[in-house]
Amino acid sequence: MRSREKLTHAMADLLWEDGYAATSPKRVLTRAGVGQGSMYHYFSGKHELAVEAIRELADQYVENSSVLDEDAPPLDRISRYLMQPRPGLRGCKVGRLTQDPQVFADDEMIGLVAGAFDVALSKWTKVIDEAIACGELPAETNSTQLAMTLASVLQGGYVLARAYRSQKPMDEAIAGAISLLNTAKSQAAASTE
Amino acid sequence: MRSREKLTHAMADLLWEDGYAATSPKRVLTRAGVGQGSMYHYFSGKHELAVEAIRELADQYVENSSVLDEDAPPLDRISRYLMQPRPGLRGCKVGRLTQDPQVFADDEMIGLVAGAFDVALSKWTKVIDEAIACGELPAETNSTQLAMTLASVLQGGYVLARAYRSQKPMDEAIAGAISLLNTAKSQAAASTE
DNA sequence: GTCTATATTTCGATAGAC
DNA sequence: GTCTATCGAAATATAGAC
Repeated sequence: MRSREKLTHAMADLLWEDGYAATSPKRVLTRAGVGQGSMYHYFSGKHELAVEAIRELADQYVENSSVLDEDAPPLDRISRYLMQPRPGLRGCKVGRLTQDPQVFADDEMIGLVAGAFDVALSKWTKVIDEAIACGELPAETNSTQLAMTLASVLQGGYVLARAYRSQKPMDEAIAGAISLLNTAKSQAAASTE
Repeated sequence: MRSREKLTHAMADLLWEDGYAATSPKRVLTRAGVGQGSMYHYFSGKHELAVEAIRELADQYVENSSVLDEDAPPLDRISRYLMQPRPGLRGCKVGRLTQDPQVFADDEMIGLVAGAFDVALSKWTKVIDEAIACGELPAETNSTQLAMTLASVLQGGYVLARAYRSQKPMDEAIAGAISLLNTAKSQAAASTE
């Protein structure tokens, strides 16, 4: 691996774990296993390196949402995506960054985060619209709102998991959301009879 | 106001805004308008001051959940609590702290956060159980799970609001959750007919 | 390209005057 | 109790050798 890549990977890791403020250039260098000169050769400083690292995290996040595009009944895809294994205690690679004060204050960095959510939310909206079209969800369903709700359950699940230092609250939150969706499903089925 | 209080208020403010790592004792002193000696007179250092400040934030959070205890139909209380005005861009006073690496790593600080959520979640569970008892929600509803789900929608709403630097995604997420609850309500009504 | 040495500033804490 | 002066360590960045 090239020094440049080692640096962005190390920075991405540390951003996810420790946040921007607590991640010093020195720690990045140590973890990457390169000298100080390499970093200032490729990047103008901590900020530029962080931007590159966030780009990497955002790309990974988008890749993970591909389940929503698969070829299966819409509600199945939704459940499957909701139930994907998630590291509740570490937090969402992208969502965590929104709560990082330095990231939030920086137009470029928060822009990358918003861009990642944009991609995922448009997939959510699409699959919900498909569920409505094939009668798996009530016709009155507002797909934009429901997409936000489901994305929020995941993001909020991470918050509760970290508060309790346990995966369980997050799993329960997700199970509760799936129950609500199933209730909506039977409602939709009843109204088409 | 006493110096001690000025210090804890300033620290609470800065913790909420900028997080633990980025909040230096000097900034706290400046904002509180006291000298350096005062801080080390009352507190052993930054950590002890932060613990005291988090205690303050946790108390404020718990106070805000009192709507759930009021005297009104359970689902009304739930909707009202969900629709309470919230500063999406600033984030939740308590939830934000779970994503702060230094807070998360500290037993005492994260314990205070978990304690605040405990109080709120038990209120959520109670009001949901009451809704089930009076037929406003289906009998099969798992109140623990639904409590986690609703708390997650709020916490996740803050995440989306900050990602987009807009209150709107949070409001939509909450509206979507209320729609799901209303669907469940009509389901419950139908099954008792 | 990659390294080490070093400069400058800020951090967190202590000392000691009043 | 509250203040200012100051310390030692770490953060961020630059200089310059190889």
